[in-house]
Amino acid sequence: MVKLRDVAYKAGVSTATVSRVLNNDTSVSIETRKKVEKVIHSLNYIPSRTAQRLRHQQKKSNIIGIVIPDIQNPFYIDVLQGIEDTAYDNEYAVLASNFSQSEKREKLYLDILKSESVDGLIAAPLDEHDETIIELVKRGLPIVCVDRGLNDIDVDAVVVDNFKGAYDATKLLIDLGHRHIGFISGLIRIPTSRQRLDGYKQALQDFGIDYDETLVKFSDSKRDSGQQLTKELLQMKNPPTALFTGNNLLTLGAFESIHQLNLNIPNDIAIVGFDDMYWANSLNPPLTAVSQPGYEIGRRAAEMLFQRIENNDRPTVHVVLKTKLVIRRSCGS
Amino acid sequence: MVKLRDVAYKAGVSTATVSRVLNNDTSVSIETRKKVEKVIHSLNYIPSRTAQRLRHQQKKSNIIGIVIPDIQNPFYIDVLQGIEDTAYDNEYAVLASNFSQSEKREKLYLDILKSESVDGLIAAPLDEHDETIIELVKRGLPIVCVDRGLNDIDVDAVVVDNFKGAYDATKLLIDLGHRHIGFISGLIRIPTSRQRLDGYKQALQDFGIDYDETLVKFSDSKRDSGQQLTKELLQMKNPPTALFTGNNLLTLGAFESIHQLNLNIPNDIAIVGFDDMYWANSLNPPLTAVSQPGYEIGRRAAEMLFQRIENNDRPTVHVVLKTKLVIRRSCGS
DNA sequence: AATTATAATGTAAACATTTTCATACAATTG
DNA sequence: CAATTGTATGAAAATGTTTACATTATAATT
Repeated sequence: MVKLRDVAYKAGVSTATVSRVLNNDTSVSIETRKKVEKVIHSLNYIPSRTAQRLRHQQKKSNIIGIVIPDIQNPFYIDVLQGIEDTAYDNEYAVLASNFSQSEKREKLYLDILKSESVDGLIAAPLDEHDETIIELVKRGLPIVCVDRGLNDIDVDAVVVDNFKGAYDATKLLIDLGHRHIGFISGLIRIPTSRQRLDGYKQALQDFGIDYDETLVKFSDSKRDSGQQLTKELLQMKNPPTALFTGNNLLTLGAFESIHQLNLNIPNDIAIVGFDDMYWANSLNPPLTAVSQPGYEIGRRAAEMLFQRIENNDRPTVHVVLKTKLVIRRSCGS
Repeated sequence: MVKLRDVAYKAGVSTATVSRVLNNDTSVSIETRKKVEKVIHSLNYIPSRTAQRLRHQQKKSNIIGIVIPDIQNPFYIDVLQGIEDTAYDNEYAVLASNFSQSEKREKLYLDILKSESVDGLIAAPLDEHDETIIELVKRGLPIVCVDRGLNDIDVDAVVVDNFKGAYDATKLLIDLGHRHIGFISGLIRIPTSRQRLDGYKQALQDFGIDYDETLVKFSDSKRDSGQQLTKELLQMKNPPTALFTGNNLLTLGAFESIHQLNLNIPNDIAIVGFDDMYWANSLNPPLTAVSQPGYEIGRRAAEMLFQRIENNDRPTVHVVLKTKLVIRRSCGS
């Protein structure tokens, strides 16, 4: 690695002068400046940001870290895109990491992120008690939570009204005449999964339908289990006439399963899924879905993070965004 | 800011000892360790990452940078997942950045990555002459190209046989009796787009079909233009009976368009798309696609990068992986 | 008792910059 | 001509760690 000293040596000046050239200090003669710049170029020299940061210690790195549960999930892609666009507008780069819902992987990443001196972090905590993230908040690292908040500590968060979203979806199916509605839940450890389950239950209750626990399946939020559990539901002696899936991967798994069994959506089984996708229209049939504003979540979170980086003392903010029920053919209209 | 020296002073030991406690060095007596830990706690001391990094300059940062054209494209997600899993196995973290096919954004990211001492880089160059990346290769940064290589310099690359993939797809449609086959190309600046176009042309020629340039549309690789251009093709006086789309976003756009026009796939128009997607089975109808091994591309690229980080002098390697034609209903079988 | 090995700690030099202060020289002033 | 001012540069200190090497104290061996 070529360093400032090398440049100074080759240019026959002191390190101070090179530094002055780099920082556009006025008190360098034009000839010296030109000479130094030439050497900088010829050696392909790039200043070390680490050393710069150490020297005057509060120079920003202009990097923010993102810790995302699952990059295969289009919803998080939207969030990421929102963050990324906003970051770009603010001259930040994004250190994104996908920890595939794995606690160990999350730890590794956060360890590395810690030592990378990111200016801030946008994270979806594993659950409301995620210790690794709580520790980082305590240390004073600017953090904004997305999708899920933290219980034991005051922290910025951008979330969605999952309860309402699930309630609306279930109510739609009830309004369409269904009384036997299956639900495939995501990882129950995750707060959003619980809120969606609660919304489902509440809707049933409000319309006088008894909660039937055989109709509710708990998954690891992944597509394969969506497929498996849908199959199990459909092969019951008294299968549900409608299905509400807890996230988009589960929805895709359910579609797969239903097509394999040669059943018709919505005639044999109606479907509403949590999470819309931009190609939902091209599915067979087009999917009725609870749409989360993923891009908006990302954008808001990034904005809040940049504010907090500027001023870490401002009071914490919780933003709750609304979901929207997008009705297409899979629910039978 | 309380620093290591403060801790040392208050605990009555040297800075070296404090550092040893911090880094779990064995050669510290239990009493000293306890004493120091107590002081660390009482002072709420946090080591400066910047200083640590400066000190460790010559060590690896255990971060690799990824520069990806488009995070909305499921193919790149697969590549990224392959990279990420492999990186995790090798205790690396991934600094991913999506530059949305924008040259300016690519520059910003590479600037930041350069000065942030990543150990290596996996990049999909903008085109074969991508200067920013060539410069980095020249500087000696370990780099592996994915999806597209570089012309003017010797560099590791993992690519796919795009020509063969496109040829196979076109041949399939010809074998099914089509003579009037439309093609929507991705950004023609990108080498893969040109190779796919060439494969398409070659197949036509081999089967004695004249190349009709009105049937070929050039796009910016995005979904919206897939939709727009499909519409244009279908509204010709003599529209194609089959369509070959140059990437998955274009395919989804085409589906959207065809459904809007209330046409039937494959009866009104047969479709084969470049790029498979894991939910291709749930599309209406299930998509016939040229499947690229995205995950494998990522895995191989990461492995090659780690090798190169270990030994930057090994000869460069070009890996060309095969595509696979996955036949489903959209081509009419 | 003298030597040697072992364990615990300390000293000081790196790491790559920026910046304060000092210096050398030229130009201006009284 | 001496004194002052201004301009361009350099020497060296400082930023907060880690670590190679040196030192001391203690235990084990001869």
